[in-house]
Amino acid sequence: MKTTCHTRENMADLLRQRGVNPTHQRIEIAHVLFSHGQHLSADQVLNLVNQRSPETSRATVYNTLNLFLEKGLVREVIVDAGKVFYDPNTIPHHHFYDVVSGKLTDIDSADIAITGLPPLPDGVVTEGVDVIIRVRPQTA
Amino acid sequence: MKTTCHTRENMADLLRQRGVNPTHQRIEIAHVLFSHGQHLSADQVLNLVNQRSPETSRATVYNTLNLFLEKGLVREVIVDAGKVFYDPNTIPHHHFYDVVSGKLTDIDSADIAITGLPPLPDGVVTEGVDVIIRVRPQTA
DNA sequence: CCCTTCGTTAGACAAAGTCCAGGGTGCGTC
DNA sequence: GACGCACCCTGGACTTTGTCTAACGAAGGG
Repeated sequence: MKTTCHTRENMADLLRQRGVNPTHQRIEIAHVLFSHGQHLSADQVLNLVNQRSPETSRATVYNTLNLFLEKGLVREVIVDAGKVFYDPNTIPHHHFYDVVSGKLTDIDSADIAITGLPPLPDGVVTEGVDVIIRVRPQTA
Repeated sequence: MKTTCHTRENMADLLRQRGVNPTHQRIEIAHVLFSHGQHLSADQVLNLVNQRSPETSRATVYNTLNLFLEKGLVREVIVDAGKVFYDPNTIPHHHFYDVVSGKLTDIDSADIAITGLPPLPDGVVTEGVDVIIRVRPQTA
């Protein structure tokens, strides 16, 4: 991810690179995700996309987010029951999750090492490692 | 957890130890959780409890599971959107999660060390660390 | 015996997400 | 230009998971 400027044109290119037909709605959704650079829920994406006039349906938002997921454009971060966030940062990294405020913060995984893991069960391959550190305000 | 035999009497004692009034339904739910010794969803608990005759309501299952959670009798494991499992093993440990079959396997955390973590953000304390290793069958 | 507290229940409700049938739109072919 | 086809979007119905509420019953204390 080298593009610091997330114009709609760049978004279209990005989608094409990943074999996604860059339709108007998909570009808008990608734009919302990447220009915020933050962890958004499907609902937030839906609202943000529809803040500008042209209504995008809920079904399309879900379809598109799943498509992006499949194509490796975004990552899913699951922190709480019924709380899924979509993370435009696809570089492996982990998260702090404030259980009170619901705020999610990235942890760069470059320096992190997990040692002592047992071997994988037979016949499976790793798909990903999620580390979530649940925190809460000290005084609460 | 020393009791290897999860009789209903032991369950009642266990509940009392944690300050939970051991009602019939709560004992049944605890029995299901601990005798299976496995990760169960709320729905599975509901079904298993009602396999025997006396019907227990959905509300009670949810109430009870949340109560157990609060009292530290069980742990919540969140692996997928809308998939919450209740784990009777409250010793800190981590999980393999087979994204295809949905099977959850414990990883003893005794040998595991995570190094290189950045310091916690200001004014927060750790509530827990979840490590989930997502795996999938090799041949898929 | 009344009153209060606690636990349970059924059903209504809410949130998140999926499914489906219908209707564009664009494109290649004739 | 007309047709057929593939793809995409849409609204609405539906499903799943979980919570809320009002009513009821049992236990205990005065």
